[in-house]
Amino acid sequence: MLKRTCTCGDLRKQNTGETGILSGWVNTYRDQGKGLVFIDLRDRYGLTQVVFDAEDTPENIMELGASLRREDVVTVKGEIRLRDGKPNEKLATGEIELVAKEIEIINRTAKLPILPDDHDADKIGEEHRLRYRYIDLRRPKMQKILQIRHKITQFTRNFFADREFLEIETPLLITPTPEGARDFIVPSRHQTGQWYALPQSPQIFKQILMVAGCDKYLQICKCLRDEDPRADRQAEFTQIDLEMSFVDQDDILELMSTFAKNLYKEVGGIDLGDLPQISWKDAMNQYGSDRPDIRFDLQLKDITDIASKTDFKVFKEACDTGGNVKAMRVPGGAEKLSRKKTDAFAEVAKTYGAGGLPVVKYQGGEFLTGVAKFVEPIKDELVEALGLEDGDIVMFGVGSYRVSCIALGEVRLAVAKELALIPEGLFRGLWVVDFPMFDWNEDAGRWVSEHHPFTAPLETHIDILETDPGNCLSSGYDLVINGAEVGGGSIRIHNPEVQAKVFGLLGLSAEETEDKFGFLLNALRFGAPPHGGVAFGLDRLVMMMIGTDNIRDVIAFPKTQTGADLMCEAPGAADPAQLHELGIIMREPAQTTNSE
RNA sequence: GGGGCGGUAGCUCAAUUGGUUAGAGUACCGGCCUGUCGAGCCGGAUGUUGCGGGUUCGAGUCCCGUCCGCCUCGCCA
Repeated sequence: MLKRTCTCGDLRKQNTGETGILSGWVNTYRDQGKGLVFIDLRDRYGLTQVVFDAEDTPENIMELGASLRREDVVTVKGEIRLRDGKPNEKLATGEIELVAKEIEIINRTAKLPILPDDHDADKIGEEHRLRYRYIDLRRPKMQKILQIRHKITQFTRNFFADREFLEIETPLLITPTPEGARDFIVPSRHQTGQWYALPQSPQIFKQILMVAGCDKYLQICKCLRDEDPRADRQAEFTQIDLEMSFVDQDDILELMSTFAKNLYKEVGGIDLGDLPQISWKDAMNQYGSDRPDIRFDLQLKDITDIASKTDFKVFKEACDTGGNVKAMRVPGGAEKLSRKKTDAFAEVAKTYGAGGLPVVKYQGGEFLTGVAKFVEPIKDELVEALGLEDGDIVMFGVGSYRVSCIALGEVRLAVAKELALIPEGLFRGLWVVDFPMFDWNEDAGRWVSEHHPFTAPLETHIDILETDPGNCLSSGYDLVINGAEVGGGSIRIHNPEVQAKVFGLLGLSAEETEDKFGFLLNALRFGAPPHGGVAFGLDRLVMMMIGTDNIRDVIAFPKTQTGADLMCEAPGAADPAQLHELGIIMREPAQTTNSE
């Protein structure tokens, strides 16, 4: 077999006269007639024009050259020369061409289901791209994404290795635990009827590595959560996971801020600027979100006190039931936002649990349209509180505390999009800190962790952990960039008694706690150092750097909404003998799903 | 579990109120063409309209069910 001497991205004018051997895929062919055929040969590194020219190419090679079609795989040996025609300025190799002297046709392609051409591949249905991922990934655009992803992991390893972090692998087959996302479970063959779980994250293991004296741990690891996917979420995803001993929250935020800023700068050429801190409470109050997008200025204000003075039924009901009324002033919105548009925003609010979206316009010193007559009595106070100016529109978020914030917060994002308030190419991030320890879950009738059960309460809040869990704040923190959570972590509980108390508050009995988390509590009893850490979502980082909203774009072999891998057709049926060996009996006969 | 959108040639799409033999571009096949580069020109082949049922003289089009894909609420400690 002919061995290539360079890649399709290498050759330049100064290589003229040399002999070169190139291997790759036929990107396109341009057959000019019997005596002249052009091939653009593609590999990961670029495109090089190969010419079959009757004056310089042997006759049998001419014939083979003319038979080439898109995506055939070939190796061509020839002479590098300047192009006879005009150079192609679109190509790095555009000044030269390889005159074919020898060719080895390694593989011809079957009829192609998709073409790996950036020009029109973006229009191809994603289903086809996923089914024939090996062709889709040949596209320069997809190769670039794989490369950026590699650069990020490479940067990460270097950054933390330089700072004494050890890369340590943790197991994939672990024990199922209550709390958190739904586990993927794996049957045990040796212990029939027992199950492994795939890790939602290496959380407990990395804490135990701290107890084991590893001091600084890093892993770029797969996490698996059997929950429904979204455009930016996949059951199987990758985290940059780390943990440190003898540190406090400031140490971690400082280190990770440096990491994030350097990463964006070096890999993406992006200036993140400063990463300020905001409390969870302020984030909710001002932005209606625990992951505020601060690239634009619209802010929410709590006007519950003022709203309670009206007779407006919607406001009154919220106020009387301990809920809240939030208001958002949209400068100039009176003209720009038609009834049709505000109705669309109302749908957004409803999606997030609000009953609707009361609006009022402020024009010529008067409240107009919408709920104008209801808020007329509090006009002066509203104008004052919101700093209303002529031509503004005000929108109200009404409901329980979280609903009033989140519904209006989502409207805030929709308004920003509608009015194009988000500057192109701008990156702004911040740390959200001081999360609540718990959130009361109505359905379950118990507290659930806002972060996870291993998150330590703020030192100053340890006193109220049990007496007032609803107001107890944790040492959890999230890094939010452009309104997306890119990472989060916390200082962990390193005291077994505190950890047991938290499990108790979460409604776990002492028995259950011992059964499910005994090994962690045990580890904490044997000299656990104070420790904390963070996990960054690798997929999200890549998404931001390349500017996509679709997580499947940044994963080589992603899954669909129903967790299928269309290429290898996972999940699939198991052999009955396998199931027997595992002691598994199907309740119903397996259904044939892929019945196209 | 709920809501929404979609599925027609290998691919991207079209097809009037239900009405003749379901079309176009591209890829593919054949022919022409010696400087192209999204090559060009001429010709050709290509369909279980996702699948199943129903209504109708007649269904790509209407109805029911189902499968697949996408977006989303719940969910994602």
